[in-house]
Amino acid sequence: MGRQPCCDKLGVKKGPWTAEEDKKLINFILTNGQCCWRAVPKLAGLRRCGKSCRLRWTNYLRPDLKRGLLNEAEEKLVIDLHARLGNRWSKIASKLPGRTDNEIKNHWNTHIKKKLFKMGIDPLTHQPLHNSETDNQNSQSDHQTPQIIPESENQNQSPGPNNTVPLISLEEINSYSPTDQNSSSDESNNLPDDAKFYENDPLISCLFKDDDPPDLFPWQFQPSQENFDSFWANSWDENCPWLLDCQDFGIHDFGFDCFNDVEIDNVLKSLDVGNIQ
DNA sequence: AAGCTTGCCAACCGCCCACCA
DNA sequence: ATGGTGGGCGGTTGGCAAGCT
Repeated sequence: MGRQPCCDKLGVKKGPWTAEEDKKLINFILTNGQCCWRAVPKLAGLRRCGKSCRLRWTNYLRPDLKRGLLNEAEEKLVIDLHARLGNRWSKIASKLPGRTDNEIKNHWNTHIKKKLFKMGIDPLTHQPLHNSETDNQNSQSDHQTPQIIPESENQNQSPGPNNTVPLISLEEINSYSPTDQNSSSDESNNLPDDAKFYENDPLISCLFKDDDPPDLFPWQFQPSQENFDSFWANSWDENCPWLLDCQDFGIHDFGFDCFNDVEIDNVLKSLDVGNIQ
């Protein structure tokens, strides 16, 4: 039996969201929080599918989203993570605060892919294009040259002398030593197999442990006043008096956790909403 | 100026998985 | 154990804008 559609197709609007719809959705989320997306359209007075509401919120309306193109550091990180994780965009996005999986996926397809091609790197394998072609022709060969294979294509394969060697970053491609994976620690024994596999890599291991990224990350998400101002300014032509409604409930419940009190105060001041709490 | 092509990205679609009764 | 449901994910599409001829 097929799965039921997430909503009644009849009478459900599709296509670009209007400012009015955005306003309704944000107002609802800020008032009620994120709950039962299927019920959201009805309760918010929207003729939209619940799924559509969720996507609109997570990909566009969330106040903690960054705007604009990925910067160089973010791009580099995406490439590095993609080399290890493959097309697991949500996992990649989870390590880039303020970025969505959709945004990263789009950026990958429109910008990074081309860049890598120009650099002579196969975006699928992260190997030099020439080598990739050769590998495709000789896929049965059991060479032991370090390969960068998206993890999604490498699932259920445990590392070992008779198997594929671990995924590595572009930077590490020349210095990789398969023997590195043999070391272990007490902590690593509690990790899933995949995590143990990557235990020597602080970046990848933090993904498995759901930790915050280590300090080696070049970026630290500190939303600037400018970014946050532009979010509100670009979302609607006018200031948003309805935002006042949100002062009566926990602002930290609605995705503002990344801002400290001073920053929130600054934002509200910039919106001429001075007397908040 | 008009028509065509290309690039970008918001939004949709369908599948998958976790959770719950 | 099973089936229904909600939410998440990745792939794809469609519309718009900019650039080109």
